[in-house]
Amino acid sequence: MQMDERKRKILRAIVQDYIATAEPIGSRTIARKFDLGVSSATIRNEMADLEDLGFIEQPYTSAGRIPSDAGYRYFVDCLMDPKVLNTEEMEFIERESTKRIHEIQEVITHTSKLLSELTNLTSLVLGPHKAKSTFGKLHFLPYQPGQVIMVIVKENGAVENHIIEVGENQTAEELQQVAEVFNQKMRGYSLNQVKRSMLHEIYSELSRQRLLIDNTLDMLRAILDDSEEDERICLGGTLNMLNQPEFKDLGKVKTLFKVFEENESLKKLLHPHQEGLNVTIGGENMMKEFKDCSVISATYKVNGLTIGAVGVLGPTRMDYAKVIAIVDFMTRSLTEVLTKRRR
Amino acid sequence: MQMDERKRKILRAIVQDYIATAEPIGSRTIARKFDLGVSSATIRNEMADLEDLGFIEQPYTSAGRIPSDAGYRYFVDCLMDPKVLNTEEMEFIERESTKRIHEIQEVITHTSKLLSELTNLTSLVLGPHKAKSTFGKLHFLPYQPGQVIMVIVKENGAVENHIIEVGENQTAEELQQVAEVFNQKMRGYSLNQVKRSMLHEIYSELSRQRLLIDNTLDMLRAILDDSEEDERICLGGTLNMLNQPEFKDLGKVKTLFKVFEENESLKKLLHPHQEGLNVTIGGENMMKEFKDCSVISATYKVNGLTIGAVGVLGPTRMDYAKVIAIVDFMTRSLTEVLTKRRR
DNA sequence: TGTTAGCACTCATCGAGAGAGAGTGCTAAC
DNA sequence: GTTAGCACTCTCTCTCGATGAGTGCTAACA
Repeated sequence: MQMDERKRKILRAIVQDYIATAEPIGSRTIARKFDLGVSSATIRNEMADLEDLGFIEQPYTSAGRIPSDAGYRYFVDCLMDPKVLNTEEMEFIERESTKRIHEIQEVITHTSKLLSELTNLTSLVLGPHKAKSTFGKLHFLPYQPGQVIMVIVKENGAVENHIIEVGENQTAEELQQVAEVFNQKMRGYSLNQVKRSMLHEIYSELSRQRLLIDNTLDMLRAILDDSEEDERICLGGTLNMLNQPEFKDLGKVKTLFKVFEENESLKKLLHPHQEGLNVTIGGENMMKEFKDCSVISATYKVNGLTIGAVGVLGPTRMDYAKVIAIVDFMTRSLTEVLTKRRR
Repeated sequence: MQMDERKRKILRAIVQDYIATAEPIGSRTIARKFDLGVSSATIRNEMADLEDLGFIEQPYTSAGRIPSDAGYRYFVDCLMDPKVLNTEEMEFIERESTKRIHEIQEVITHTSKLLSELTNLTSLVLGPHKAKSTFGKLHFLPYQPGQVIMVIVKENGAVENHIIEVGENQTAEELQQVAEVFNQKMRGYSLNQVKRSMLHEIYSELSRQRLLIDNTLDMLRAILDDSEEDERICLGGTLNMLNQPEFKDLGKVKTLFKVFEENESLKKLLHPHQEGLNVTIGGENMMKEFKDCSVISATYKVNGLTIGAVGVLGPTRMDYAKVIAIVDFMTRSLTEVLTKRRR
């Protein structure tokens, strides 16, 4: 059996109606609502075919039909009219995106909020992974007796500061000297790239500063290691899920929110390593908790380098055209903003 | 009508049973479960009295009774056997508390997690308020052409860094000079205390550095203003609420989580300005969303100064004795850890 | 051969009604 | 003052039938 034009029209009608109403739809209703020029009986026959093809299914005998995962997939790939945001919407997003761009964390949170508000779904934003960040420059600043502020500039431009312990009698000159050696030897390296020989050199050049070096290295290690763990997903609009009729069951809500809470696993949903826009429908998802959900995700870049991803999570029954348009435009806008910012 | 010993016993039985089962309890059940030496009929009479006194109520005619807010209050104030944690529990908390004490934020999050796990309820932790932090010291560090890193040490010891724009041709000496003036004039002041005259002085001493000063002041303002907003409540175990039978209604869950999301208002629940331990029962709470909830909160100190608060939020029907013991011990332990840490 | 009307059948949902169960309040006896 | 007994109330649960949306099949039609 093959898909013909009429089957496609009917499938599109079913998907669109179900997305809008969340109710199973029957042949008579289709005939009434959509002007296909054929009777309900004909539609009925076609629907039986569509069910055989696996594109629609019945929740129970003699209920209407709803799209299956495969049906949504076919819809997204072949039937959907791709939506383009109107200028008003685009301007709104651009205006909002450029609002708070000082702190990278702010950009993340704000993007997340924006996404969830625009889609009425749950947004996921994965911040730039710092994993690849390498050592740039190191400064020491006086703090308190026996303690100094260590300011680390990474090569990607991020700046962090931490307080470390030093000997009470450490002079400013000595600190300066240590910083300089680090800056000379380590620029451009990540900590795990630092070779034994290099450490050896540092130690031998600064034989008397063993304590300071050890503390510094400890802290550097913590900072550059943290990065991986720090790659946290920012969630927005989790409450929107509660408004979806598919989550009027408390049990589902519970499992859903449990996954939200330990958000490490959510990264998997975003395909951060698969460049461009991605649509994952229902069971295509690896996590069984989300077998009734779809994810629209896309990666964003800074200076041509893919560094993070954003996504929208919603019930399988979501307005794919709209959400895809939003996520797509959002990542473009984000890429632009971040690239401009860092120059 | 007066409370006598028998009435007290019966009220205690009602509260304890309801806390354990979440079911209204009737006179016969009390007679059976608790050995009060009187028949159900007698208990029935006493219960009628207790209802007149406002300590218990009926959800509907001929259901069992449940404690009213006043009933819980009387229970907490007069009837409850105060619980003391056993050494095992105390040791567990102390061990956990001293685990992660490097970053203040870590302490907060960890405390919150610990509290919610111990109580199976929702925890609220209010971090040390930075509101009173005043300007301590300022450093400039080279970053990129036209940009410098500004490191601000506040008087409470917190260190922050930000990147600001400067003229391309700004020399290190000039920056140094500006920093010195700021450090001389502003140490110990919060930004809103900075008087016009002081600004005037700064400007006149550094007449040629107007752009740099403006940018610096802008950033300082942002940082010291942020502090108030930054005083965010850390929530833990929000999901535990879903396990409470009183929240099996999705509507309630929705309003509850909505409040959780914009967590600004939650501060009110904690009474951070009222030193010591606090029990707020049901309608005693100012927020109508929490009229069926109770909050056990307590403040913690550093070096004898009250700087934050922790609390546990749960349904009115909670195990007050246990939760009070935990919150109390937790704040003591937190106070100890933080005081030790700062020395 | 594809389309349509008609009809019997299925199944969820809703509301009414009956029965069970828990608990009360009142009365009268102890 | 305490207790036993009893009528009464109210919720909860289960069942049952009616309703209605929708299907699949068959036979007639173009």
